[in-house]
Amino acid sequence: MARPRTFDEKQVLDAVQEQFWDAGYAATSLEDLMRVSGLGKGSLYAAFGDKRQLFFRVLRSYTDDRHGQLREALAETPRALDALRMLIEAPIDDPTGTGARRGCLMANSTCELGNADPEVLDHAHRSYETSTALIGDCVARAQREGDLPAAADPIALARALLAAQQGLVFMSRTGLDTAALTATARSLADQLLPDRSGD
Amino acid sequence: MARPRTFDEKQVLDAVQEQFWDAGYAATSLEDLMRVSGLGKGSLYAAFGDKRQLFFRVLRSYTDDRHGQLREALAETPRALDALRMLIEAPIDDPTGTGARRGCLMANSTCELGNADPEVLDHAHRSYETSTALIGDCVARAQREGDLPAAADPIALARALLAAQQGLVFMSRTGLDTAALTATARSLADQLLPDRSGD
DNA sequence: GGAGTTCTTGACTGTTCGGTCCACCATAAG
DNA sequence: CTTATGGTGGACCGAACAGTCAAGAACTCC
Repeated sequence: MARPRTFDEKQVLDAVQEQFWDAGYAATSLEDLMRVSGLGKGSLYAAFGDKRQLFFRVLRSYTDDRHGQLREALAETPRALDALRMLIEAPIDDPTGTGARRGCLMANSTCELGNADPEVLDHAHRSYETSTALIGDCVARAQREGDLPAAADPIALARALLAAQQGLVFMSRTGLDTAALTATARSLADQLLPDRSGD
Repeated sequence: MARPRTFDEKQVLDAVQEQFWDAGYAATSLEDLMRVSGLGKGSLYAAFGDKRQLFFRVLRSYTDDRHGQLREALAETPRALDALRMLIEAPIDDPTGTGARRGCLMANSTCELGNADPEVLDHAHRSYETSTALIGDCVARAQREGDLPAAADPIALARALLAAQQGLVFMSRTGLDTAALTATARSLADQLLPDRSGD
């Protein structure tokens, strides 16, 4: 019927996400977006709307992906407590530290735009509530499995774990060396979650 | 000898800091800076250099102030453990949550500019190392006072506390309600620091 | 009061920004 | 082949940007 698109939407969104992630929203110009996507201005606008709409689309797909990964990781791990430890100790598995060094796109966006843009704040809030619920479910499972004291409130512990994880990612952003980061992650995991070394 | 300045440098820096804190670096225009400071462009440039220099000046004074406050709080509290709890539970004393809602200027700046500007990252790194050292001293004092196990590494615990505190401030930024924030802070403090209720 | 010095103000500049628009192109259906 | 449909890419626009500069104002010293 008509001329087909010459680009793959997902590839473009991925490239744009990398750009926003590296440079932030304000520091990313339309020229940057054209460069990383290989598209002209007209195509970008026709396909994704203006810069802000494109940004939100990327942000939504990012949080959806992360929640999916989190859901999967929490569900697949045989013992729930291990999944929770993994959540905190994730930086340990990344010896170069490059993964966490640029932080979390959602967190970066919240810091950059949160005060000025209520919609970003709202999205962040809902995103973290979703994460809290996912982690809370996992905490409840760990309680059923006898690895965590049954008396504790799963949501409260989930929030504490999420705060600790965000704090760690942030420390990594500032350039904390991998050894110190690993030690800090272990320290937090040991204190927030019971030791399993005796098992 | 010459015409005296009609503005107070400290007042101007305070106003400019508020602006950068609220809107971030990129979203603050020179016009904004002129408005909040009451100065013309020429005066701003003559007194503080360009936008970037002014920003760094504000950032440095912010971290200096914060380190001073931290040093004071940690030194003045009779029992070191109480100072450490205060560090984590600070959001509880701010019932409206407005204080933490806009986060920490240093953290916001790191998130916004960290990937693109090594100088910001470097400043953030040094700033958090200073905080870690201050908190570490306080942990050591708490150990001498018998409130914390002497075996633990003070710096490791200091980093864990700092990460937890940054995580809490960040959760507050996303709009977490005060009750949940308070509960999370209590939960973290209880797990990272021993309970003193039996004293 | 005059000279010298610093501060203040706002007009000005060149650049870059996000966004629009349109002429052209590639495809599929008839 | 013709025509309709949607995609493409770059020229173009007004606005906003950071930064410069010169003319005048306020002050001290002589």
